[in-house]
Amino acid sequence: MSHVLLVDDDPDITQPLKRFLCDHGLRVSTADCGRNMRKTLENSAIDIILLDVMMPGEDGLMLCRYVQEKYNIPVILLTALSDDDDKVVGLEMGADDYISKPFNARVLLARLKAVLRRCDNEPTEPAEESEVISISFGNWSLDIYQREIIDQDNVAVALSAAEYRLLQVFLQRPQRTLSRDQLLDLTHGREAKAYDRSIDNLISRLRRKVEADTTNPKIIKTVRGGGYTLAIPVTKKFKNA
Amino acid sequence: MSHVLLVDDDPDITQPLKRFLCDHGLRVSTADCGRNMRKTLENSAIDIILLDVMMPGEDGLMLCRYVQEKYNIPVILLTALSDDDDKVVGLEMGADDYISKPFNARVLLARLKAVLRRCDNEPTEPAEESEVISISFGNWSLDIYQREIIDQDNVAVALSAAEYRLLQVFLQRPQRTLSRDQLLDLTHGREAKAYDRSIDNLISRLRRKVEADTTNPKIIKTVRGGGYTLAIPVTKKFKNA
DNA sequence: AAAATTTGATACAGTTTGATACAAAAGCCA
DNA sequence: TGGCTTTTGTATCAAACTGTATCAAATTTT
Repeated sequence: MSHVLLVDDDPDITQPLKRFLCDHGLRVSTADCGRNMRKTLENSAIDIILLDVMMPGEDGLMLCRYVQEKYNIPVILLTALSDDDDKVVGLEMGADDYISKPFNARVLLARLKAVLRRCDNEPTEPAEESEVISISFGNWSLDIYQREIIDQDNVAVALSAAEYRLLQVFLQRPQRTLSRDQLLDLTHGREAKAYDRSIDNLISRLRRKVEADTTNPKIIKTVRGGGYTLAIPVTKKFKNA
Repeated sequence: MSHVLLVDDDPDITQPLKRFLCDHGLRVSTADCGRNMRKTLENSAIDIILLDVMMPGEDGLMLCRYVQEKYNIPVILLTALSDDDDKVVGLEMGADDYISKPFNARVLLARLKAVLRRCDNEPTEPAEESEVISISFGNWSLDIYQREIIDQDNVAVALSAAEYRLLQVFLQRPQRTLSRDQLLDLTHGREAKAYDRSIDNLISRLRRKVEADTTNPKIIKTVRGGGYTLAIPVTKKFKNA
């Protein structure tokens, strides 16, 4: 049974969340400020920390770094919605994951368990990017270290940075139609200008590498007026499962 | 433009709120009870639901769970002030956020947009156990991955995006007459203009691909003055079953 | 710094879709 | 039944959308 430390000043968050996590078999402590967090860390064997980065009078990211350096306990950050800056800095500061508020409790629980499992299995390794080892789709598999795709004959095809990001976005959302706006946001983190065709171009280039017949795509389908969809199933292999 | 469904029995809440949300560029429908909520979900393309958990004679949390399981549409709960129990149970039931009454409309709008955006971009969880793979009707089966239909000789016929959406709508509502208005909303999420014949055109095009004899349709029947009906039974195949 | 590569903008051709028009079919009523 | 009205089917065309070649700007590599 893992011991979770919930750090947030807002009882409207901590109270129901504590109850929820307890109901799902976790031991939960709470702290409403950095000082109490340190106190609890001194006095209890904490396995994982859920840390709100936005607390009045506190610098959540510094707390995160402090935990990382002094205790090496995994941290999941609770960030304001899609504050990409916080996320990036947070990960650099050693956070293991982040979740945007408002969050779905089930998702939170799933991620929490994922982080715990990962850290249990690898107590001394530096934080991995994720627990996924390899991702396959159709006749391809994605090599996340080399950032290239490999076909059934072990022939590798290199992807450009943008192509790789686009493919990643699709692989994490198979079978879902993604609008050009979403794709632009997810791959480049920017908004579309008027008559922005860069996603179309990128799709065209990725198809040239991935599709057997670009005039009749089987992997990335166009949804006219909607965007694009990854049209085949994706299988992921995990480190220990 | 997102389509919001507001579920609350109290017009003193729904009326001004509807107005407010419309003024901010959202399309809003209302339902004053669970029954009408279900009806609207059947007949409209809803993007998000605002659900009052405290309606006389209703169990808001059960409605929340129902939506979650059947449609997987995001739900924001409107709860009595700081009713933590409801919040916890609500999150377990799959709600994506909750707001305490009385609420500030701007706050509500901000959270609503936050949830919409998050749900749009959240990566999907690894594949579910029993997912629908293919849907059969008559001599056809629909390949939802490739977005095409396949006849008994395994010959595939490609569908355009609009044709695919229309067919999907029918397959999810077999044996039911759907008005042109409903079809337009469900396929394109928009209202009909005067003398709008686009659904008739779309039906005509879909029939050309699906019917053996378009002068005597067996699959999509016309209901004069009423709309159209998928006139044959539908069977679904699952991944593991 | 030069060369090579990647990426975005633009242009143009090929498709899909919606609007319109008109013919055919169905309903209505004496 | 035979006209008259309403509704539906679909051909046709215009507008909107997409694929991609081409080139220039930006970026990376050498």
